[in-house]
Amino acid sequence: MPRPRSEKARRAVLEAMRTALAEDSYAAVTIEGLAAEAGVSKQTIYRWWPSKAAVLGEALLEGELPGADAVVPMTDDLDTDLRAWLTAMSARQSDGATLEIARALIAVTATDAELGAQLNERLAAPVRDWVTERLAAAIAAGEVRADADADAIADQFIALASYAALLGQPLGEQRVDAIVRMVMRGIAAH
Amino acid sequence: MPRPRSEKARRAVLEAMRTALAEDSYAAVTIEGLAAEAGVSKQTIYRWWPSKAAVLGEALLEGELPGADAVVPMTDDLDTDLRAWLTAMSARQSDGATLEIARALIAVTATDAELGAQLNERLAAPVRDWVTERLAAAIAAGEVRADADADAIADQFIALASYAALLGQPLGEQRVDAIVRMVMRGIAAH
Amino acid sequence: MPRPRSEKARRAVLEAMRTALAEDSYAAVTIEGLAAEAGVSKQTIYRWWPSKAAVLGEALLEGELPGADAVVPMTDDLDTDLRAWLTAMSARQSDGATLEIARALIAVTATDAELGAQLNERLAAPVRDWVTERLAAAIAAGEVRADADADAIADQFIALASYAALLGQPLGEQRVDAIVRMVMRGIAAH
Amino acid sequence: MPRPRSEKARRAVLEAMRTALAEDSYAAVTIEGLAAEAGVSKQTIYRWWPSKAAVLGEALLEGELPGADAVVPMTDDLDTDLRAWLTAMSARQSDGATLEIARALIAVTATDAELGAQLNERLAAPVRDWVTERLAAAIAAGEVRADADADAIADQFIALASYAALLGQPLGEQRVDAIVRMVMRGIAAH
DNA sequence: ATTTAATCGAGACGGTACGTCTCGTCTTACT
DNA sequence: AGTAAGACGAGACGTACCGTCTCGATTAAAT
Repeated sequence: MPRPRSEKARRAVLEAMRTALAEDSYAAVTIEGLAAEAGVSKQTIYRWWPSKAAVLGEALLEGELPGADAVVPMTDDLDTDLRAWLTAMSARQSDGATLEIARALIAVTATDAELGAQLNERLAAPVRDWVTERLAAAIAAGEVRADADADAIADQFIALASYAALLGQPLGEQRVDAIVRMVMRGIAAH
Repeated sequence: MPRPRSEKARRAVLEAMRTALAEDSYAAVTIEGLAAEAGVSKQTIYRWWPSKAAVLGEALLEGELPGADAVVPMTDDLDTDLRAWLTAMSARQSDGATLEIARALIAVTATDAELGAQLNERLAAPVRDWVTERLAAAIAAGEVRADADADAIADQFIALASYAALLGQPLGEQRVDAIVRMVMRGIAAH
Repeated sequence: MPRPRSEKARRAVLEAMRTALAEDSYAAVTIEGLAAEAGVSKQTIYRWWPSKAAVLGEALLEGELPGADAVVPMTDDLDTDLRAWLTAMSARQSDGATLEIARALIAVTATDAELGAQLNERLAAPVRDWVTERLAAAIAAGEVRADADADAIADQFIALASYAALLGQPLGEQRVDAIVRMVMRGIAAH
Repeated sequence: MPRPRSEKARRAVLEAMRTALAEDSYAAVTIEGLAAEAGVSKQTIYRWWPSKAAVLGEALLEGELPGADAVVPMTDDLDTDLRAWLTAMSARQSDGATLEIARALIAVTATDAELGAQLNERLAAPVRDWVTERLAAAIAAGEVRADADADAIADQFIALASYAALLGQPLGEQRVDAIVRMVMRGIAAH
């Protein structure tokens, strides 16, 4: 019988978080600011989210995580695919708003390890899956040694992307080249 | 002619920052808390540092950066050395206080990009130099291809260490193995 | 629709101001001290009063102004009444707390002319009214000249009381005698 | 052999106090501000004066007290002289700087009763003397009753002037008329 | 159609920390 | 010894948000 939770308010809060991050650092975002921007009372935020970090978390999961859906279409060339993934990540981080979201993700993880680990897992999982699948195909094709460690490669790529976002310095083309070349040689069959 | 800056107060503040980080997250550290802990007035902190981040920065540069001096002694086996570096980093991050300092470094970088970039550069430079030197020897010995990119390897290692610290999950032995093996194969001569 | 202003908090602040003045000079009273004494947050004070002076003003208007209600009952002898007023004022100022409140009123007026003028007007008005009424009766009775200036007398008395409070030296009996005798002669009919 | 106190510094500080009062309220004047304005170190002020109030006190005694030297030349008409004194006081208080000095005197008295009493006594004494002398002449001339109380009159005038300065509202001509007329009648012989 | 109960906006509340200001003391080099 | 300069410990200033707490108004399902 009670009035159900307002979907409009929920969306407005998440949207306000994204808007705020596009203009300011995560640290500069305040619950009061979000409430005002969303046209919502503070209590409504506190009723549904335990912390600013939680709002960010939901906003990220709802919107696009800055990497999760960067999983690029597979071709039949592993080298091309890996290069494409790193390049796509790098390109995304050239966009101010996306970069700020990525840095917010890092900030929240540095503050709230628990939630951070959870969000990072959500981010990492599809990348790991994608690399695993891609690698299996390459192994089957005899291009890659059977003991290549897909998780190690995926985590390494995510770490590189995360560190680049942290510094605000996207990976350059040459660096991408160097990394991919090294990895490809490192896992090449024979 | 005025009274010179108190070295004692300066050291007390930096020490208070390190102490505070050993007990709490960077976000939980307050200027007022530092002042009280250091037995110093707030104004003395604000007189010499523009922000909490700056205090952390100086405390890090003064104390041990969580990686800079982790540069391990060189043997004549590159594989051993790289493995040793990653293992040493991983071990350090198992210590609560050091881990918290590393996470604080990340938090401050995510907040104050400028200072963060500067601190990270200080951290990265010796690692890059060390890898470069080590790699040159290996190339001279004909063990490694001449076009191996030392900076790419160094940054990749730093990114891995940083990401591990961010998540609070030190690299496992198997992961270190997988990474080093892949890198060694990736740059091996032949 | 929000929660209404807390009357309890308001009263506690005003009471804290009176308490503080009973123990210290107005200059020694601090907003933080009031907040602590009243068990109220600083922000609650700043939300409702623009300055320490304003709190004092409301505390005075709420409590007894150090003179306003000293208006003594009228007898049918003007000389007796005027003497009674001055004596009553003098007596009040022998009480430490009341004297300190009167001096606080002076201090705030010397600092914030606007508010001071307003408070002093509130203090003076009833005295002027009382003197005017009393004088009219005496004039009607033919005891006092028709052109006697009630406001001049009232202001003169208030000035005397204020100056005595400022110096912290209550008027002596002889001085009261001298003043009243001079005034009575100055306005006597014939 | 010790270096003697710098007369130049002393004068600069007192002058800075007067300058500051011409522009701001007494409460807004700070020791640091005086030191900067006077081109003197804070320590020099603290070495020679125990408080801001003391600096004001000396500045007042050194410069013109806002009343002390307002003692006007005597004519042979008491009414004229009393009226001239009140009018002169009123005129002085129309000057912003002088008014502010008078209010500072009040502020300091309200804060530091001891010093205030001392300063006020210095102010009152010459006025009392002047009134006493003037009254004696008038009594000798048979114009005024022998029991007229010179001190009461002097204090009453000072109180009026002080209260007018406090409120920042100089006495009007009519008020001066009314007061003087009442006093003259109150002490007239016969 | 009314009742009922959780939601919503608004914003007051007790707190904590901010970064600034001035206090009165001190330490230094200079005169 | 006196001075200009200014660092120091102390602590109040007025502001910004925190997370909690009323308020009265709204709104849907269960009477």
